[in-house]
Amino acid sequence: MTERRILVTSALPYANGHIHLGHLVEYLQTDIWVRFQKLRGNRCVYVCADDTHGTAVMISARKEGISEEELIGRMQKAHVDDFSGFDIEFDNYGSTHSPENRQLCAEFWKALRKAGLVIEKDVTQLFDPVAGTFLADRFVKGTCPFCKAPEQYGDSCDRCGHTYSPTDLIDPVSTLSGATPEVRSALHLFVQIEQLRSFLDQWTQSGDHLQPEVANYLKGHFLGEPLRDWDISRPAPYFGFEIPDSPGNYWYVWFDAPIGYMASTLQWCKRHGEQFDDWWKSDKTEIHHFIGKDITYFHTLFWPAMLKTAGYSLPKMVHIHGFLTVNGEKMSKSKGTFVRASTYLKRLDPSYLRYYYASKLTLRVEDLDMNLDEFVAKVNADMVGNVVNLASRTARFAEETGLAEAWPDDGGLFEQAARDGDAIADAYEACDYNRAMRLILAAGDRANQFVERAAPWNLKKDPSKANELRDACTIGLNLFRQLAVYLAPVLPKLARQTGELLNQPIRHWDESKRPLLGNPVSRFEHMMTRVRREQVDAMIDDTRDVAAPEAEKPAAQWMDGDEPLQAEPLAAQCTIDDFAKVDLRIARVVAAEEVPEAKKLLKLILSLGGEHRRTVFAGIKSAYKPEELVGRLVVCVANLAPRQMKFGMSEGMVVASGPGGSEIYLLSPDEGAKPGQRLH
RNA sequence: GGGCCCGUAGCUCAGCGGUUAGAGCAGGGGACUCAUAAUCCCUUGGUCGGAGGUUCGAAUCCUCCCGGGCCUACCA
Repeated sequence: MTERRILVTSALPYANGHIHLGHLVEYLQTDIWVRFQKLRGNRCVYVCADDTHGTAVMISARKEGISEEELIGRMQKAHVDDFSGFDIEFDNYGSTHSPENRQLCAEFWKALRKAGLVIEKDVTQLFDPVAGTFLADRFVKGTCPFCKAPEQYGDSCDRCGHTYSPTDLIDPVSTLSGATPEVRSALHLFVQIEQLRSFLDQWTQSGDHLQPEVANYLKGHFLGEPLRDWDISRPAPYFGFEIPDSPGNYWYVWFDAPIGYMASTLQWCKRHGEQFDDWWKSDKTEIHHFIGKDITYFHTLFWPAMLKTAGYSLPKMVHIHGFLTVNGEKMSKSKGTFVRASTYLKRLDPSYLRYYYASKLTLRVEDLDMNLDEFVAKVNADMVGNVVNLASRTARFAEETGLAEAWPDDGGLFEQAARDGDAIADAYEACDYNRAMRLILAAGDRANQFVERAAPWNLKKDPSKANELRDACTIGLNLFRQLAVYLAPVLPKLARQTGELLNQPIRHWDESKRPLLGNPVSRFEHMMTRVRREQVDAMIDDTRDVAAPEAEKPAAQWMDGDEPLQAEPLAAQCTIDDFAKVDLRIARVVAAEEVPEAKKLLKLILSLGGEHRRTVFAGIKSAYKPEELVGRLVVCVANLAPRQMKFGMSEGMVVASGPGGSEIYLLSPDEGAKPGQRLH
């Protein structure tokens, strides 16, 4: 096989937060692929970096009263420690805040200008006069101009779903300072990627650069209409690189982040005396990006457009994975499932997670569920019970004699497993690790059956069967070693231990093809201990503690976290008169029915007492069934302007709390309240 | 409303046009006792979401429907 030259990247983790189990899906998926390529004898370089720029980092640094550089330096160290704790091995780990990145950004910029893709437009945005900065949509909150729901972000209302501009918000407030923002306009620079549409059509829809569902997604969503101009500048103050020919403006973080892949490569080249262009401007190099589905659009439209314009190689493949869920739900801080990498490492062996993720990863873009019971069961059954047990039950019978000099008759077992290697390699290559693991475990089953039949523990009892005993162990240990080779990308530690056990390091995939003969066998030591459910529970408990540090003493006994408040900071102060404008009334639900065509809505008939009825459409379908509502009391905003909806006129709203989905909680009055009573 | 993905044994999934539909885990019975309560053998369990169609033949292809998820959308 001719040696391939492969450059691999994982998405750059943002410097504003710690690595958690969700991130690790990607870094482990990538690391396994890279280790596989290296084991196959390919030239493979794995680069990554911290993504450091943007408003969020700037704000965090301000809050802590330190410089951005200090903040990102500290975080980079934490990231690097977390990665190495999980045996994730980069050839270079850089930062987007590096001279190399600045230099490459300038080069890309020049190319975009030269290609006539850059235009200028005025953008009107809200500006925080106290913080002295323009406000991204999510840094502004206010009342929805359509439904009057308070506390809505600047881009859309999560109550009525309307989208709008932050400047349309009623009584907007900056979440940074609490100040009332001003409307200001500033010049922004845009890239007209529509000019590259024929190229993007062709690149995304042919050549197998993307998983089919991703190509379809792009075709249906973005490529189905004119591509919008991409706003790639931000006015000062902004933590990033100032645009050389546009003083006071900075490149938007998503401009310099992917270029960070190249900057990291450049650093690696400098250290190893390599030519940068051999990696980014050569047909002989395959570039593979691994990313999560949330950033598909940057990597499959903007990034190829930028590379094309600047004359660099396009990715051979963008591998996209789904998100991590835990026990079937989104990771949650309050449930303790938002586990940081460092918290995991305090309680559990990284090998467990490496294997577990590998066993769950397919080439699809679907979410990966980490079921904690399954995690324990799978690791114990597959790794300890099946694979490692093979060595454990044969090695100690071979310590004295070592391996036989000639390969005994094994009924074709070794040969079969050697042939399986091709299918396993294909599965790794395609990122179908689930398939690879199943094939490996099937080989493990066959090997265990062999040991069972050969029964070295019986042969041991009869001195005249010493040769048979040695042959049986030679076969058993070689079958085990094949598994260790196949698992080496996933479990580098196991490969290392196997090398020590049999006094022959595992360096190449093809070592699975030839049995090891005549080697001494070292004293057997446990290679992987069983996971206990208590360890997992302890990790979850640790996470809860981190997420909800003890608040004030009086409140501590209730264990309430402050996530909801964090998620939705307090609104600007208002007066009693402001409050009085809103007429809240007790109402009884006298009828409730589904609106079949609506995804979120239930149609409610509310009674305010007597003949006073209101029809209200409430976005609570995901949390309540009509029948459980009829008869109960709710709180209704009674003087809300009626609103024409697709399904009819809505004459008020019922109040509820919660983030949405199944977590919506209607308010009820205490016993004795009567419909029509006003809330004061 | 539009797009995409998924719906196969209690659970997690494989099979994606061709012998009586498979694996692991869980359940039941037995064996072994070398091994980290590991291993091995036997076994229970499925109208392959539903209905049509194409075909000599469909879990596998097509259409429609139902259910779940994700994305998208000015349906308080």
